[in-house]
Amino acid sequence: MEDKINALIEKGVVPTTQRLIVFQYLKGSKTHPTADNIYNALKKRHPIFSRATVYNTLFIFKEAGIIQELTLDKKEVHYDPNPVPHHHFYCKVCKDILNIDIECSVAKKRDIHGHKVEDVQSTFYGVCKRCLKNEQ
Amino acid sequence: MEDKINALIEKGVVPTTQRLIVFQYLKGSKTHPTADNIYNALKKRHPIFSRATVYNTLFIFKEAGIIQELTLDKKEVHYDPNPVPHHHFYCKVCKDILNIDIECSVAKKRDIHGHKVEDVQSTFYGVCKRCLKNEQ
DNA sequence: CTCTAACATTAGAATTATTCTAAAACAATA
DNA sequence: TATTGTTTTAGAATAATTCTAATGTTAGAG
Repeated sequence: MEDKINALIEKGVVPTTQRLIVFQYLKGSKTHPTADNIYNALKKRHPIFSRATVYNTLFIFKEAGIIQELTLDKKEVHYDPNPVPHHHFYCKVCKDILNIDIECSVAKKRDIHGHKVEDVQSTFYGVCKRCLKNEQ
Repeated sequence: MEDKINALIEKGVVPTTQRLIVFQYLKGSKTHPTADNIYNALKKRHPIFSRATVYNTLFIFKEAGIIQELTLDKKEVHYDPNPVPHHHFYCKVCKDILNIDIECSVAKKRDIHGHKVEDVQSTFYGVCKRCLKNEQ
């Protein structure tokens, strides 16, 4: 727990109880949850937990560079516990979001035609391997 | 007008009056309008025009490959009159969406780690050239 | 330790982009 | 012209997110 508190402090985030719970949940997650996913998961264990706090916390974490916001789904925002930009694959069938590890020099640029790049999002949309197999 | 009608027919879209109006608006646009932008622009000239029709039409056009849906803004969906995937730059300051013409082999892939790719969206977020200049 | 000011959390209301609904209008064809 | 399927419409419904104002918590100064 001590290490989590320090992780938040190092990023300039006041380590409140709620923020630590959200932080722990995110870092233990291998998926790309939505605010609602997080709210519902935490609500079970901690009945007094507000939606607004989840949204506020995610905003704070994103600003601090602790997590990454993914706007690849037009319905809702997803969050990636890994703040380092990387490619994603969004399956239209099962709605799963997969991390794609691929070398890409374009995505590393910090300057494009004179515009200052701060973030990058690269998403492939289609049908994932597993759903392709099930379709047959 | 005849050529626009044919363009829709060729893509398998029934060329109704409303669809032609939306098509004309989009193809004459150099920006990346939202459904609401389109609705408001058309409403002025054609008072009897429903929001639902704009949404339906954009959906039909997207499915037909006439336009491209951009989910790069968490607030609302933008539409690109150009259906060919290309990179975009989203300015956090002026909220402008710019087309980025850059060679990228990764974005051309139709198969990633066994997943079937149908669409790609690559977006850079930051501050555009113009806003950088104004900031000084 | 205690006070205080700044900050964080809460429940629920408000907002707003998008989708749904059911009726009316229209198009195409026989 | 009648029929059938498709499209459009206005407005209601939905749902993700943000706002609000009251309450609770934190951390640093004294």
